[in-house]
Amino acid sequence: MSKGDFNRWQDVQAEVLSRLNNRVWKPGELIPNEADLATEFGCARATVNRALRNLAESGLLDRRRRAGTRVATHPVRRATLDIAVLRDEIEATGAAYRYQLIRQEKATLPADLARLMKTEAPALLHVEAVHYADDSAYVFEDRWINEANVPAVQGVDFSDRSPNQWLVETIPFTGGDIAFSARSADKATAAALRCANGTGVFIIDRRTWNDLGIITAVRLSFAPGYQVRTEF
Amino acid sequence: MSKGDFNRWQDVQAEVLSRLNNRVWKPGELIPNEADLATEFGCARATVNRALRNLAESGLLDRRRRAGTRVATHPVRRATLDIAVLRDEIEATGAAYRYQLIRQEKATLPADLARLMKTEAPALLHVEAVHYADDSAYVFEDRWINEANVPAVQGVDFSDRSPNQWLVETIPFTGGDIAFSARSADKATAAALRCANGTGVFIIDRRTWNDLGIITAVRLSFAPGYQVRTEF
DNA sequence: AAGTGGTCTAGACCACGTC
DNA sequence: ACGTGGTCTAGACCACTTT
Repeated sequence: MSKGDFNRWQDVQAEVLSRLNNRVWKPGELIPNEADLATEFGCARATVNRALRNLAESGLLDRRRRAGTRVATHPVRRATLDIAVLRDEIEATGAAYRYQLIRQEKATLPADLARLMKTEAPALLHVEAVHYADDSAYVFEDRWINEANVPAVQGVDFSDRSPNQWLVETIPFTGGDIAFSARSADKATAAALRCANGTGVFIIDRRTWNDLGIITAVRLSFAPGYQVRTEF
Repeated sequence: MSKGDFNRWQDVQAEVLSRLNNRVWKPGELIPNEADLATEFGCARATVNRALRNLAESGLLDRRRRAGTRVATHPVRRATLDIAVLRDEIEATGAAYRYQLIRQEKATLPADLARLMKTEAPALLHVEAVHYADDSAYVFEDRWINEANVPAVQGVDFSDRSPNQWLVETIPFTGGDIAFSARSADKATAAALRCANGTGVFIIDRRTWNDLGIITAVRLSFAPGYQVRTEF
């Protein structure tokens, strides 16, 4: 083996990254195939594969069978977010967690939620609650649960347990989606968060589903100052 | 090979996922080691490794050498976000992209940015600009560029090119961080976005660095209605 | 038809952290 | 000390897509 050999996939990744940064391989260009790179780097093709696959998952390379591997034209970086349970998130800051139910009722479907729940005339459970961190309001939770897909929810009382916690512990889910946005607090939200009417609040809209379909849709309105952070 | 063999890592992952959902392996529990699972599934250990590693990256498993693989106690789901260039993001919606510079000036360091830039008395370039989608304001950009680490920026005119685009095309970066939040629009932001004073606006604060240190810090204030979406 | 990445295998050695 | 996951290798076959 020559001096220049790379035996770990991290080394290969670092070398490739360096060539991308130094524009040795320019955006849109085809880079050599795995076999050739393996020869050049003095390692197995699987090692090159691991490195290139990793970079492709980060959004820096574009790989297609037969067409080869290209440098991504638009430098889209991919960041990962950790979606934690509220209780854990609050306790991780060192604050005490407290939960208070505002309202729990069977309800008819608000028109604007019909699309979200993707169902015609479902049996819905509507829950409003507030989560506190050290007695200051942290987030206002406005949740809809689809009883058709979660029959076990009937009769459950959410005075002591948050629906979030109950669902996570009880109902397996296969996927979901999340949307982040901002809104001016309406009267109910402002009251729950004890902030001025119209204050800009951070919103997380989240849907969760399993094989049967949508399980629940929730809007979380966070008290002013809340941030979601991540690195890339 | 028996009927129950799994020959693709996706099959192994699906089977493990099913056991997690059905609580065959409960949160906090140790699951069998890779070699045993490979025997059970009738495949190579590398195949099991690939499946388990993937699940660990999703946050469902916790793997440690010697200690083995455990089911994650807190069901933290991990979602990935695509961080695109503004121009691409706007044009992807079908709208025409337009950019307008408001202000470009050398500046002293505002106190609250001192921490962010992690530097004492840097030469800073301050740029304010608005990005439009079909002539409606999309985002207000408030950017600080560290001339110490980006000497090439001196003399560059950002009337026609956004600093974002120039930086991406010119200065390689190795990493960065992002924070999402919400604020009530101040006077300057409201004017730039042509919305009412105090409207809740979505904020992205972003820092970017390379080997030398921080390159740039930017606050993007998005017009009302903006959403960041992702699945998990 | 042919070339590329995607994946599997069987065996091996190693790094690490717990015991 | 030792068992676990982390990784590499060399070869093989396959899936896909472009030519």
